[in-house]
Amino acid sequence: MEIEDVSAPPSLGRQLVLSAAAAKDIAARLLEPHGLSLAQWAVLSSLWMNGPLSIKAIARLTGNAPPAASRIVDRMITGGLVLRQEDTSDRRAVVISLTDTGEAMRPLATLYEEVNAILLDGLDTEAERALFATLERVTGNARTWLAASPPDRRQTSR
Amino acid sequence: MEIEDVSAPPSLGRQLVLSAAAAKDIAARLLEPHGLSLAQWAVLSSLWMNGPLSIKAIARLTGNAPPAASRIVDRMITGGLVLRQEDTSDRRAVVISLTDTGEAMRPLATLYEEVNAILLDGLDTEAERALFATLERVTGNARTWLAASPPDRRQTSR
DNA sequence: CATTAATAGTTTACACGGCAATAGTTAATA
DNA sequence: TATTAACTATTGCCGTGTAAACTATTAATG
Repeated sequence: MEIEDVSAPPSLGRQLVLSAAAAKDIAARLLEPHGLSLAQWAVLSSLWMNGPLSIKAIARLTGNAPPAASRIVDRMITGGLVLRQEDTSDRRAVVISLTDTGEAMRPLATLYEEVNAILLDGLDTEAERALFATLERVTGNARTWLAASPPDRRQTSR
Repeated sequence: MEIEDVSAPPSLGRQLVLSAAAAKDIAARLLEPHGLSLAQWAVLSSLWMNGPLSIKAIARLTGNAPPAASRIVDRMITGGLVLRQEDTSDRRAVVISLTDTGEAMRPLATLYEEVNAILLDGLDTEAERALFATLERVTGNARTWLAASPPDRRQTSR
């Protein structure tokens, strides 16, 4: 997506969204030959690092809400990457585990290192460190503010 | 969306996606009382700053592909925010312009400044400057790499 | 122990992103 | 000028995200 900033505001949010989109594009490009989407890779990554997981755990680790995780897992079952089994100790829950096909893709677990290298090309160690630290600060600021300004539930008084 | 990094890789891409999501969440929270989505705000912002625009121009300014822009505009027409008219000089094109309702929301044009202030809280001027510069470098790196590694079109030979 | 509350997962409805294909119009060219 | 190419916008199909409603199960409480 080419974007010429003819008349758009100098917004940090915009810059963050552009940078994040660029990172996603790189990951998607690297995953394309393997027939994986980034969302699917994130689920596989969670399973590679943690073993079999519930939908709730997958949702938490991938940063999605449970409905999204549930559907992504659906497609991965269709694609033969994972299995869905009952949790014998809690019949509400399910256990998602890797198939041999999903396990065989484990070498892709270090994908993020390739993406890092591409994004950070030409930056010195100090700039890298500062970038991570500042991004964490920014994310923390956002979370603090969001927690202090709860969504308008249309019941200010009651 | 709460995310606990129990066992997830230290990925810049991940951190960028989290930061961008946090910025989007803040903007969405601020827009909620006005019944606007962030995508709709971006279209309005383009129109506030540039006057009536074609779909192609809106797509370029908001960073979307034309089909997405076209559908967002559809919803905004339904919502009474903008109008779609024929372009008399080029009958392929359309001209999207603000209704009075859309124009009346112009005070929201500086929304990004509020978001900036929240995200950058506690950061000194130098850290801010470094953040913007580094993010631009990162985005540039990504674009360079993407241009040099064209998508697999499944026709290496022919 | 019976009722109530909380939890796990899914389904539905919707917003929003991509690409591919299409119709209609304009520009380029043989 | 007739044909071909390029361009604008839209539609279709799909993947992904949210919130809300729902089912089934488990935990908490009277």
